[in-house]
Amino acid sequence: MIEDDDRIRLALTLALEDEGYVVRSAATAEEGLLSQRREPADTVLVDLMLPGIDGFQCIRELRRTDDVPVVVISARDDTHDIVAALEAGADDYLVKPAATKELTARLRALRRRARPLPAAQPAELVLGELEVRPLAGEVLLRGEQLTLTRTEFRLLSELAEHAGQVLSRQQLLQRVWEYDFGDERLVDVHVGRLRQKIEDNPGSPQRLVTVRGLGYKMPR
Amino acid sequence: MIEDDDRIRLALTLALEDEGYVVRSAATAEEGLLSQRREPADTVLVDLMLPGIDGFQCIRELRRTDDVPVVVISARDDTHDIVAALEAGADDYLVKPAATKELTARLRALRRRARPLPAAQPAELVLGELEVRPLAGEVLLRGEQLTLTRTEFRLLSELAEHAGQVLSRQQLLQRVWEYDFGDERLVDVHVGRLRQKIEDNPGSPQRLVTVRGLGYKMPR
DNA sequence: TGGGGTTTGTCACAGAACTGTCATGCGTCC
DNA sequence: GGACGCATGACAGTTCTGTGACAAACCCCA
Repeated sequence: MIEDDDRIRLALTLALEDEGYVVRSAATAEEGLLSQRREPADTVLVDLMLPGIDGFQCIRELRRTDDVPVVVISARDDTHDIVAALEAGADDYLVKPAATKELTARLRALRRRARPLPAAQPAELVLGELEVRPLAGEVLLRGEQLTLTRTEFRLLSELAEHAGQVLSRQQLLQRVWEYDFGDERLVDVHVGRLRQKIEDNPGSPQRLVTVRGLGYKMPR
Repeated sequence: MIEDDDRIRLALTLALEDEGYVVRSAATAEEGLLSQRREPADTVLVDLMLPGIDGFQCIRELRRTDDVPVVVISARDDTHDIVAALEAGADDYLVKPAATKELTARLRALRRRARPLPAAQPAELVLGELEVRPLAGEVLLRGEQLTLTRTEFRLLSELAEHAGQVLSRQQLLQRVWEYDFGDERLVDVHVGRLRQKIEDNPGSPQRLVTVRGLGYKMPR
């Protein structure tokens, strides 16, 4: 739980512990993010109005590396806030004061959907002369570090993670851009840019190949 | 959407269609369940107070066979109802009148969590010297990769998946081309092209044989 | 707060690849 | 022999891809 108001934190903690939950709490986003990185909880509750990094930012930060279910608990019931929080990556949004019963019911509902542990992302993916380190955020080609933009990096990670498997432009749009629809040309363009950086001869790609009519893949 | 109030159904439908959703609606749980069974939607909205089978029961019924995300939209904001709906298997609960923006944001959040359809696709089909890998989008003949077009690939996959079984031109048109009618010669042409690639001697096909009067098959 | 450089997404376009149709020809079956 | 089913080469229209240009959004720094 990330919540700066001591009284609310205490009250919620007690209520949840009563229900059998084990709660760990932090008063700031920084503290919470650190804690989650060190010892991942299986659900995160977060307030929106926090000192320093606010709740929205906190969620986005969390989402960059973590697929943990996130529930916002906020005093504000403004539609705009709700939408923004959900867009930032939250899974649910409750308005304070929230009934404990409702909170725990929503937590249970969410946990039903939670993906069975994201198969511990490997620290390093090696594809021939190319090494991708998702956690470190770096890519090495023949041991030399490449400078990729964030989009390129995510695209590469996604493809590398499914090496040997064709990913359609739609799948890539969804996983890399989180678009549910959109212009597939966008993928082409970024693939093109990525090739400039990871291919020895971008004209005839070896590492990131087109599977005509289906999508792209990196040969295993 | 399962909602008995005509006006609300219409209003919600319009609002959602405005956002790009395709909406199908039913006025009763029975109707809705049937519709979902016949042609599964990827998300279900359901009201709680319905004539006949009520919303709770409807959700439980749905859940027996379907993992589709379910969002309750109800006029009652009683904690007890919320908890009961979530326990019944709902994923989210909104109180009417709900802001369209919030609804769509919650739908998006939910869809992020929705499990991808259990793609019961075999990773590899082996037919003698021929290997078909649907996921990788590749076909190997004696270990060597072939370059097939998408149509050829789909045609081969379909035939390989039903190896030993004759598929009529009509069946192939339906499954590969998704045509419900059409010139059967089309199949011949593509079979011919495919043979050029997978047969050692396309003149007397061994792997993809004609069954005169019936169709084509790949011997098991 | 205001540049200046990056990164992103959109568009238009050209070349390559693919598709569906047709006409022709061959073999088979009755 | 004729009817029929099938194979195949040619071809024109369509689709798919890669790319350069460009503007909007973003980021960093003074």
